[in-house]
Amino acid sequence: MKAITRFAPSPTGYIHIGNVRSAIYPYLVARQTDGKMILRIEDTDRERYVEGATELIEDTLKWLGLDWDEGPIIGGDNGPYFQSERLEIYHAWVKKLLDSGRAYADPTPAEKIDEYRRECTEKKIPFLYRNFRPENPPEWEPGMPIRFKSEPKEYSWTDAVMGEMHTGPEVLDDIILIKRDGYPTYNFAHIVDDAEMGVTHVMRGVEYLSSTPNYLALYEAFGLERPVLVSLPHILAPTGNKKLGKRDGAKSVTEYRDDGVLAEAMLNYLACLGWNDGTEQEIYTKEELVKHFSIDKIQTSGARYDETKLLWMNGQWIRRIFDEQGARALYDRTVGFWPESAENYDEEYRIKVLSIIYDRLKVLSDLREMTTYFFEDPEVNVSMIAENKFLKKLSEAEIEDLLKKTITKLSGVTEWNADNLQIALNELLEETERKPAELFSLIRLSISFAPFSPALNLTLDVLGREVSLARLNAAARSI
RNA sequence: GGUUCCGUCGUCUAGUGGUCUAGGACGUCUGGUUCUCAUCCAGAAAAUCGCGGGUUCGACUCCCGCCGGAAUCACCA
Repeated sequence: MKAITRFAPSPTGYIHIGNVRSAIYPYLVARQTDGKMILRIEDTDRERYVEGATELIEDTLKWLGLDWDEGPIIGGDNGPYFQSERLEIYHAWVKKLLDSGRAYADPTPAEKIDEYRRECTEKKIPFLYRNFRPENPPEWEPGMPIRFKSEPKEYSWTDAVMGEMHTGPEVLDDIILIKRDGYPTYNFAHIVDDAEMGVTHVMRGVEYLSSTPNYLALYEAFGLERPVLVSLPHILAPTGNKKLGKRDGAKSVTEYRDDGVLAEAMLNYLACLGWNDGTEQEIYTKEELVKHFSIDKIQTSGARYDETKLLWMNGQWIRRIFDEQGARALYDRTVGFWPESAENYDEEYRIKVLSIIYDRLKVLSDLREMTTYFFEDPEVNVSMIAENKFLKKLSEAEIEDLLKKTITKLSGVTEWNADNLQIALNELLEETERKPAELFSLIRLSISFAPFSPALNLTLDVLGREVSLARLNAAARSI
């Protein structure tokens, strides 16, 4: 069966970690069934509307590689895809309900409703608007909300994730269909849109689970077939038991992109948070996710967001891209993450640097701090040598002597490459009768003055003869 | 409060009555990879399967109760 799924966000801000999954899973289902993915913007709340939010959403989806078949930018046969442009459609649908007596215009002033609600709270009974339904509702006129006329009864349905569901009549109420301002509520608009757009799988957060009976009543009133209902458990904040939200500092998805998290890793991590195909596989490409994903393997309980694991996965992906697609492919992803001084060097050199440092990266922006000494001479910091745990027992004279011997030895390397450097380094070890920890630490520090760096011979090789020797000399002079 | 959902190592999870002395991954710790950091490799610690009853020859797996957590009860989505 070809699934037609949708992601229907409200343009109220950026997409964060806590809510992308409701875009990823529908996408996966659409692709694996050769169906369609629709992007629909639910902008019926004009007060919460945020300028530019739609672009932010599109940007996020594109970055993750979640392309849509119908929606903003590309259009489609079932548009428009902004709810604010579909007002006539909602009004036409609600008219059917008005005509059949399943909806009514509600003249009750807001203060009166508050009063009803207070009354119920005092009596400690559930507030159900249908108990206060106006007896002779007037003809509808603009400025008046329209409510559904509910018929309380029991409902049973199957949620593809949660399983068999059952509720009593007490959860059904006269929900608002059209607001006072003429815009539809989410509760009504999504039913209409899903029907018009042919959506087969409604995938959304569990918070909608308790409203489902009301949606079922609406499907029934319209004579609509129920779509497959899929409730997605929440992603929990790192601490506490609350769902992850902006208030908990949930970062936007694109913020991770700007920090140098790969889209592959992000998609992989998020897809596997609360979903597992039953095997022990951890790393999935988008294609593999499309192939292996299945709704019935989605977890029923909330999953805690763990940034550490995301970062681990990102490291895995960085290495995977380098190993499988080559240095150049990884390099293409690193644009914008290099230290400023890297601009003075050509790509070939930067790729060499990347090739020896990539397995140390957790995020691409680590490049900024980790590679500066490849692009500019480090400030000579004698105390780093003096305080090094292997070098502090050596006298200044010994250090100076070691440095001089190193300079002499390396100057004699005819063809400057990693292998020859390693040979020279090993010879130097024998000649000076020093431990690797002493000799190598000294050289490493002298050429980088960094807390850590790649293998010594590789670093020397990339730095080149001239720069390496110059730095060694500079260090020797400062002792 | 009503309604609904959820409950396996710190975290993400495998597990659908016996193969579970509960498996994998992240994290943590230890060791190895001629220096550092990381990768990689090897290993360790880590879950009385929320608790209590049943059903059964046998339950993490089925049933009931309890406890704990969450969601929802808007002219927000």
